[in-house]
Amino acid sequence: MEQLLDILKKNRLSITDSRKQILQLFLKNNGALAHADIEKNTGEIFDRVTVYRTLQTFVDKGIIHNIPTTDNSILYALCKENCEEGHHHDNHVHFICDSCHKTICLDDVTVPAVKLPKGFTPNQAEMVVNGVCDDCK
Amino acid sequence: MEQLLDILKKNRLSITDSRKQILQLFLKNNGALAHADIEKNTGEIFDRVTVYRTLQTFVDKGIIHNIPTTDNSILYALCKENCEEGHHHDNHVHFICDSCHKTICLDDVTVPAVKLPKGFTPNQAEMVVNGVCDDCK
DNA sequence: GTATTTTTGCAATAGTGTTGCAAGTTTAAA
DNA sequence: TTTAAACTTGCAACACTATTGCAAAAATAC
Repeated sequence: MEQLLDILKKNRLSITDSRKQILQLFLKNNGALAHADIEKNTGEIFDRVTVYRTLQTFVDKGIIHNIPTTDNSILYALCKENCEEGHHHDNHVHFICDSCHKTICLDDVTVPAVKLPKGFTPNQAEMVVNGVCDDCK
Repeated sequence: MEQLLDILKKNRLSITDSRKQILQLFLKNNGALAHADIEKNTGEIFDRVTVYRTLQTFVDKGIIHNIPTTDNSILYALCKENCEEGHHHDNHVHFICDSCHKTICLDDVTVPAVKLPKGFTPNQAEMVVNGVCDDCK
């Protein structure tokens, strides 16, 4: 709860119920959350629109980041310390379990550098690995 | 045109106008195409639904694969030779240009292996790199 | 405690993807 | 080459997802 208020204050955001609850969802849950997950957990309390706007605010502030997926959905996960407003430093690998379908941030596994063809300048790299997670093995 | 019919025949698909035209779009275009791109190029000829179904058919057959994105859209790109029905072998890196927003398949750059934490078994890995492409440098 | 700023919920709207079915096209077989 | 069977398409309707404007409500600042 301390941590929660800290994050909101550090980012100069008003303390509101929706922000507290949605942020808490992320803090409790190590994995990534889809919009649908968040709505399922808060949908009866907050309006859908509020959920959208809250998530967008968090992304803008660098509190959460989104994870690319192959189906057309967006997954959100907490950023680590060094993200700041308008600039994400999200260079860890994401793991999607084929069995339980959870997405996990592998914070300790950094995205390796790759050698690009001549003329290409990299800026940021995302990596998503599929497979079987620790819980489902 | 030869190539086009070859691909369709090899996959035991009926030769229809929509399949020919949409497949040709991919053959002409080295990069990836969003659903919207495809509809823009064929939308006045074919129904939206036909485009959806054609793309789905191509994915099922292993003719195209989809590329994960951070916004909630799907990008499609041609598979290389070794894809087959129901099973994709898509292990090259994708590059999204921050300037022209095109997505390019870097067929020669393979996704590097990463060491996962204990208990995690990898199956497939996707990698998307952002930056400036050869044309925009 | 009050004024200002920000956030929320509602309603309306726009965009995206899916399904069933009849009509049309392609394929295969006579 | 003609015909029957199989498959594909377009339309309409629907379901789901996301966005916007605005008034009411809440949070912050004074």
